[in-house]
Amino acid sequence: MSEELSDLLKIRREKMDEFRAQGMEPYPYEYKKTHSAAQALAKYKGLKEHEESPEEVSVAGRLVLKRGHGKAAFATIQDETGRIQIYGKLDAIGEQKYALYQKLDMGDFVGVKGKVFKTKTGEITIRLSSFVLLSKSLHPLPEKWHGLQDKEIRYRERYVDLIVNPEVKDVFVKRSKIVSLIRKFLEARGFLEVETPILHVMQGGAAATPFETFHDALGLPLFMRIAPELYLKRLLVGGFEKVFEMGRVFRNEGMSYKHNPEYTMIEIYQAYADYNDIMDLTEELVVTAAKEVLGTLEIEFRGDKINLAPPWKRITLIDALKKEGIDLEKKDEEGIRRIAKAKGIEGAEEIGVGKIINVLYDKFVEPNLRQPTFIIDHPLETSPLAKKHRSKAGEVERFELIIAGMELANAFSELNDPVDQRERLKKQAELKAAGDLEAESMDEDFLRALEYGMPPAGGLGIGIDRLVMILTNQASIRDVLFFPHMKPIAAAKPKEEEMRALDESN
RNA sequence: GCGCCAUUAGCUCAAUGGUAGAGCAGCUGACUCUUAAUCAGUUGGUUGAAGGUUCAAGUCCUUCAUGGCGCACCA
Repeated sequence: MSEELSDLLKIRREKMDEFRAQGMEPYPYEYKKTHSAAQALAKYKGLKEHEESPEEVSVAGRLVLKRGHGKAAFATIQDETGRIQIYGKLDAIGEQKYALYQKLDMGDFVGVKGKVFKTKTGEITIRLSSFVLLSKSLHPLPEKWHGLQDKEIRYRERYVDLIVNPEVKDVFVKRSKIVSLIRKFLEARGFLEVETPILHVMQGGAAATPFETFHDALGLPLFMRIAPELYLKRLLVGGFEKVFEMGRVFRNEGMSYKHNPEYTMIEIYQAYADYNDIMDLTEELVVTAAKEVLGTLEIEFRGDKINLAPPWKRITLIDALKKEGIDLEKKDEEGIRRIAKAKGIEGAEEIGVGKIINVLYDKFVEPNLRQPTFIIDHPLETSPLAKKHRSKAGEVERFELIIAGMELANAFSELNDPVDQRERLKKQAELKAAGDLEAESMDEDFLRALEYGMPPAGGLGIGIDRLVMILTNQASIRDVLFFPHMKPIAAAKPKEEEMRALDESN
């Protein structure tokens, strides 16, 4: 690493020693503050120019701007609620303290105490009577004008991104509100939040390649869950009627603007409901989230104007394909294969008809759906956990919610016929044996549970990250994850060695 | 996995194949109501890594690493 970095680091470490030598501990244990920055600003916003608050306030935060004027200096500190200006004067805090005040670096945490006044330019400001260092920062912050632009560093060192790019924090605050709101929404409707295993003995509940891990003491290979579905259904068997689980699932697949190897999904199950009921629930949930968090149903995402106002369009998968000029109605297997070939679907000879229909849909329908749309009634073959359609042969009662070309939710009338389920899983097991990494396992315990009897039920999964993307207009899933998955960098080593050398020299 | 692009000081960015620069940050000095404070001076670079072409490479070529975007796969 460069000499330069060493210099910047060295100077800050020397200052840390200097503070300590002057009797100001650089890492004290606590600080009693009376106000947040926002509270102090709100409380004293009515002050007239040069008027001063009767009492002192204590505020703590990170120093983010400095403006020195010789024997006085303005600075700006930032806490979770915002920024507030402070003003330190030589004759107010004394020569020794003022020398330390001048030595503060951008990024240092300080606790400041003093009366509040309004400057002649109208800014509410704390006039220091004293201050303490609360944490010495040893790394320089990015530039105050442009902040941190480098996407790689923003993702890898999110803590720095959060310090200097306030709009990033806003996205995550909104994410937290959306999650909280969904919980409240469901609890208000009598749903119970539950937790089921994340380490699974078997792969199931979705079509996806899992991460494998290993339990040493048991000598047991395990899978990180790809979905909580099969456990939540066991709870329906056990007598719970309305449950949901919000949590991380893991899929060992490619990464893109809408895929991260681990992501947050909510699954919701309601006994005695079918997929029509669940469609209503989904629509209401998303609309409520948008209204409460954004205050509007007109949103923009990746350049598209999207209107979330209900009711949303509901169209069958076959009709949606027809609208794109792909008419599969009354086509036999032969005819569908011919169309797939004409449309340039690769490997169409080796996959089943249901899968072909799905591929055609993924390729020609989903990317074109911008406005919220429920695509309903999927091929039975690719939906091994969904109930057969009550009136259409070869199809299941299933829907996917598409917004802005992204699948946001997936739901079905849940299959509760244990004989049918056993046959479907058997087919999955055959696919698995033939090398399909995404196929379901033959889960005997799950089948036994169904054999005890599961009430008719509707089930739903929503990708929380994607929902947050759409509601906050973030173009990439990485922008709604604090710490998106990144490859480790091998070149990090010399930096560590340098830090160690620095430690030893002290 | 494939294609395109990017990687230069702590940060943000420049540099027709011909002496690596600026702003901010840092350091020194001046300045007791500034706010992207200002003014003067100043430190800081193995140009992501390794090879190659050339009298000469930040710049051209090859390989690699990391990232971004698009495609593929997937939710």
